[in-house]
Order: sequence, then structure tokens, then C-alpha cells
Amino acid sequence: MPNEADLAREFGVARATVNRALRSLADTGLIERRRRAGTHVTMNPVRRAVLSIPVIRAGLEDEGRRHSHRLLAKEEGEAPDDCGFGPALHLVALHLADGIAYAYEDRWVNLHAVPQIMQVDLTQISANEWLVGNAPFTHGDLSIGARRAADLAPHFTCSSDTALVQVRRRTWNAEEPITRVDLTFAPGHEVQAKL
Amino acid sequence: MPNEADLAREFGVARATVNRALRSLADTGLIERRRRAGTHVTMNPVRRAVLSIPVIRAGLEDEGRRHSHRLLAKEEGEAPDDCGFGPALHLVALHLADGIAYAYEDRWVNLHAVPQIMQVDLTQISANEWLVGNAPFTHGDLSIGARRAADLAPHFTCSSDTALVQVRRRTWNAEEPITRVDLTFAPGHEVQAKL
DNA sequence: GAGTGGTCTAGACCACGGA
DNA sequence: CCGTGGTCTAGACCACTCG
Repeated sequence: MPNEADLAREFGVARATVNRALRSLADTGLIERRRRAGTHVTMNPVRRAVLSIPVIRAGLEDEGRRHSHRLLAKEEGEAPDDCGFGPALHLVALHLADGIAYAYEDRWVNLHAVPQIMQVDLTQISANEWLVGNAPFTHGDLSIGARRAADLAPHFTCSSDTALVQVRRRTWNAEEPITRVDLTFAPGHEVQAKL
Repeated sequence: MPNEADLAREFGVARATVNRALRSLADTGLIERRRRAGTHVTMNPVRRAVLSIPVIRAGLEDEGRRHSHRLLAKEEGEAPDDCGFGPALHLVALHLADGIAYAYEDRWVNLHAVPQIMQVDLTQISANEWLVGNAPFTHGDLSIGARRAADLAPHFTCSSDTALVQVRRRTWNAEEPITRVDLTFAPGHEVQAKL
């Protein structure tokens, strides 16, 4: 594409305005910009969907449902290899919506990054919620898969062959891993996104 | 939070600079801004994950896998109610990666919006790909769920109890529905996102 | 009505990185 | 090297909307 200065002249606007417009297009992935190389229309416009990740409690309460949770297990130990950290707190909890099982949480927290969590009464506040307020993170990743209910079936009172959505989330603060959590949702749950 | 003019004075920068910074924070959801009401820190900072939705062919080829597809069914008919349109083209196709089943596609296309699709040889180019190039859309939504393989098991040569990821995508051009597609992926597939 | 954010201008300097 | 986008400034007008 023409450079910013030319576009500004062509449309009779200031260069800053062109810059803002092009930046917006770049943010949505329709064009790619590199210094000196110029601005190019993206070959395969990869559509980006945005999905909101609310704190479980807030997400439920927005829908008018009451959230509670039960801590099923809590123990110190070595995190699995793919967590990227060693000494960890392993938590297993069940989230309930209006008293009905909503999500099963299996979490590893990096004790090197967040030692204070040992002092917290996690039967009162869910790890999810405490971490949001006390352990900031800069970035993370998310992978959404499907699994058979198998041994989780009793929690959801479903057949062990039921297909459940499982979301794995890992977060970092700069280079330091914070936590890895697997959330397995009740049958029928869907992750929503807009694009 | 203080208003833009005050922040500019406090930090000794131009108001435009403050505006750009705050806009960036607002885009990531950390603050909320309303005219006259001012700028407020978001109570429940909903994290937003961004997931890339490539054209199936492009996504696979980026990974060095060869894409092909087989059209399993094609017929005109009335779209299901929740599509939001009537006369439709119903397509069923199987996407293959290196000759192995990768995704099962069940699609309804709004013939009122995209009548030209009737002239296209969809055994040559997948509907997915053709629509990307010929039927622009302004927005859409996405829901990701899990289902048993059930009658799809033969396509993926898996047990009918296998849990599969299913993605439903609907797209609109302004107010006009374009297409609704259900993509069911091979066992083990995960949808990736960054946050 | 008035205060807020939204947007634009004209000009400037700079960092990056491709040719 | 030097053209490109990235960023900032100082000032201005406007649109929205809450009190």
C-alpha cells in the first residue's frame, strides 16, 4: 500500500489520522506493517475471535446464578513437567452454580512465584478468585479440548462416556510461570466468543 | 481516574498521548471509559483471549500438512430455525490433513445472501475457502463445545464414545446472515488461544 | 449546561531494518 | 544509508451524556 505520507496527501488528512486508521486495520489483522518495508495487505486474513474469560464467580453472578465452591484436595508437591516450575501447590476444587456442579478445577500454583498463597484459606475464597486479585500476570495461553467424563462422571452425575469441554490455561508474569489450571465443565457447557 | 487533561499535566505529556495510553488500556479491558462519566478501573477485569481462526487449508499448510477435502452431501433446503434464514444450501464435507480425517463440516449457506454459490464446483474448492474470498462478513460468533463421536466415529476411525471438539460459527454481513457451520474435529484436537 | 472523552491537525524527532 | 512506521506535541473543535 502507499505509505502514510502519500495516503495523507491523497485523502487530504493529517498523517496522524492515517496512522491511526492503519493501526486499527493492523490490530484486526487485515494489514501487516513493517518499518521501511511498508504496509501490505494480509494474504490470509486470519480472523481473530475474542473470548471473554471472566472469573468463574463473576461470570455466574452476571447470569444471576449463585456461585459456591468446594475444595477437594490441597497438597504441596512437584508440578508436572509441562508446567515449567517445580515446587507447587496442587489444588482440586469443584465449582457449583446454584448448588449444581458447574466446573471441576485441577490447578498447580508456582510456590516460588506466589508463596503467600500458603497462608490463604482456600475453602473460603477460591484460588481462581484469590489469584486474580493477588497474582498479576502479563500473558498466558489457553487450549480448549474435549474429554470423556470418565472419573469425573460422579461429580456431574453423568455417564462416564459423556463428552466434556476442558480448558487448560497457563499464565506467566513476565518470564515467571504463575499457574496452570485445567477446568472441566459440566455437560452441555459451551465456550462463547465473538469475531 | 483523573481525566485526560489532569493526567497530561501530572505527567508532563500531551493530552493526545494520555488518550492513546488510556485507549490501549480500554482495549484490553482494564479500564472503562464513558463521556462525561469519566474513566474507571474495571471491577472484574475480564481477560480477553484472542484465538486465530485460519482458513482450514491455510492453517494446515502453515503446519506443513497437505489439505484436501471430500464433499459428502450437497442439497438445497430450508435452514434450521436457529440459522435465521430460510432457503439454504446444505453442505457436508470432510477435511483431510495428509489424507487423514481432520474435520467434519456441516454447513448451511444463506442462498438469499450468496446465490452465486450455486454456480461453484464445491468438489474443487471447499465452501470454507470460497466463502472467505467471495462472501465478506462484518461479524460473527463462535461457540465451542464437546460431543460424542457417535455417528461420526467411522470418519475418524475412533470409538463412538470418543469426545470430540465441536465449533459452531455463524457469520453476518451487517444484518444479513451468511452461513452457519459446525466443525467437528478429529480426536485430540485442541483450539488454541493467547491471552 | 458543562465536563468528559473522541477525534483531528500540522509539525517534529526517532528507531528500526531493508535495500 | 535512508525511507518507513512509531510516537509525541500543542492546540482545536466536536459529540455525547450525566447531573
